[in-house]
Order: sequence, then C-alpha cells, then structure tokens
Amino acid sequence: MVDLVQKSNMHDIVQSFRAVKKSFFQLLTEKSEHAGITGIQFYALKILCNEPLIGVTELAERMRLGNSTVSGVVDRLVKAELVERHRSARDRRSVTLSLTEKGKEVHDQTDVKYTRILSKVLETLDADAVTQMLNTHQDIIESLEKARE
Amino acid sequence: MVDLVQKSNMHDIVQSFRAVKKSFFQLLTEKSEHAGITGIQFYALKILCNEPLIGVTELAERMRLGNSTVSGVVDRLVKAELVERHRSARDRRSVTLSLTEKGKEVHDQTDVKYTRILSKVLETLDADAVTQMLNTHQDIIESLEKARE
DNA sequence: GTTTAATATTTCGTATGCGATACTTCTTGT
DNA sequence: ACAAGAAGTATCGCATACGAAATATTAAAC
Repeated sequence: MVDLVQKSNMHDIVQSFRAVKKSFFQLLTEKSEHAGITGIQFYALKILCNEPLIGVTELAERMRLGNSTVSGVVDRLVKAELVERHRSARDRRSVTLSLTEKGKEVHDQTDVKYTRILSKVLETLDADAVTQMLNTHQDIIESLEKARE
Repeated sequence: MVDLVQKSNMHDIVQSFRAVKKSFFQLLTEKSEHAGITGIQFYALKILCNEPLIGVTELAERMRLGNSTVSGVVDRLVKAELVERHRSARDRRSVTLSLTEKGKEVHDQTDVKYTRILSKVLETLDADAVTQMLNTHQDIIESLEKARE
C-alpha cells in the first residue's frame, strides 16, 4: 500500500497543504479587509478577545509565530488604536495586551463574517473524513519530526 | 455527523493546515540552507530544472505565487549566479529562465537530501489514508470557493 | 497606420516571518 | 548583597508575499 505514495505524488501532497492553507488564509484576509485590517491582525484580535491580558510571548505561542513577528503585528494594531499595551506593575519586563472598544467592535464584526463562511464550509464535510484527516495530519507532523532527528 | 465539526473544532482544522504546511516548509528550508539558499529559492530551482526555458509568469503559476514575488526570488537567484535571464528574440517582452552549471549542482545536491527525508516520511503513512486526505483537501477547497461566491 | 488593448516583467509600498541581537527587569546561586 | 543567568520585549536585517502602478513590447482595432 506504500506503493501509491510515490515520488511523483510526494510534492503533490506538499502542494495540497500549501493550497488549502492558502485558501483559508485568503478567506481570513478577505473578511478582515472590510474592517481595514489584515488577516493576521484579525487573528491576533481574536486571541486577545478570548484571552485578555496576555503578553506578547503568550500571544506568539497561540499564533504559532515568533516574538519578533508578533511584536510588529501588535505595533500596527496599537497604531490603529485597536489594542493597548500596558506595562505590568508586578513584572515590569512584561506587557499586558488588551482590546480597545474600537478593537472589540472590529473583532466582533469581522468574526461574524469569518465564522459564518467557515462553518458553512465545514458543514458540507463528512465528519469522519475530517477526523481521519486530522489524524493523518498529526501522523505527518510526527513522522517529519522523527525523520529530521 | 455534522455535529462533530463544531465551532470549537473549526479553528483547530485551520491550525492543523498551518502546522503541517509549516513543518514541510521547515524541512525545505533546512535542507536548502546547506547550499546557502532559501526554501523558496530551491523550489524555484526545482521547477526550472524540470521545465527549462519557462518565463517568470509560468514559473509563478507553478509556484502558486504572484509575479512580483517570483520576480524578486529570481533576482536573488541571478545574483547568486544560479539562474540566468535571457530576453527572448521573438517576443522581447518575455524572459526565459535557465539554470547555470552552479545552479544545477546546487539543485541536485539539495534535491537528494530533501527527497530522501520526504520519501522516508511518506513511507510511514497509510496510502489509503493519504488518498482520502487529499480528497478531503480538495473538498475543502471547492467548498471554500463556493462559500465565497 | 496610428491609436488602443493586451501581454510580460519589474518596481514600489506594506505586511508578514524568522533569527540574531540588544535592553530591561526579575531570579537564582553563593 | 551581588554577579550570573534567565525571561519578556523590542529592534534590525533579510527574504518572502501581495496588489497596484510603471515600463516595455506586441497584437488588435478601426
């Protein structure tokens, strides 16, 4: 059964992940543009909405991005007056991030549109197929980690 | 059966694609770094190796990227003396891209390492699961396109 | 045959994305 | 208490990534 996964298919599999990831990201971007923000910026708002008062490091972990990247994203959100930075009194190294009123509004409006489309898409899918797909994804990640030692 | 794909899972699915895509990309990057190039640059070499003399537009289509992005990638490959640009005689608007000797060497050396790891990973997977996964990916892309009208 | 439209590529501005570095502020070992 | 290191964040340089505009050339329209 291994035979079916041949060299010619290998790159198609990689491409498939690139393609789906891109499609999701385009949806995120499209729905965010209505509010004048980018997809990543909305994604940051989304996490800050669910977990208020976290810092940059924790936000970066949730977004699976590096600190330096998220620091820049927060910069632009602060400039757009959607997020505020506050120095913590107890640990003056750390910063606590919070949404402004405007930030909450932008998030809520965008989230409705984004979630509506996303749930519409996932409704059309077979749940068992999705579950198995996610398992295969996990297998791929683990196998990749192992192969890279 | 739709019930299993709930709101709480929706973002996990999106995240799963981000995670796998990232893992593949890190492998590509890691193997390319040995040759002093980036993952995307190697990917461009790979396509140019299989399809010589194509132009920037065609290369961009193969890479599923925009023209302007690929133009920059080619810039850096030319600067590294791995690729050459030639103005076509018949249509002087277009450019034909070709690998230099050095470019061929870099590609071949990198490709061996990359393909070895990738095939090792895919050997561990069940072929049926992979096939079904790819089908589900396709369903997701089509459903997403439809949902966005 | 000249204006217009289409094609191929590059350039520009902005936003990720990452690793390395720097800076400040805790924390820990002694 | 104090030097050493760890932790949290910001900054810098580079390389994607994209859309819009600019450029150059060819094809089409009339």
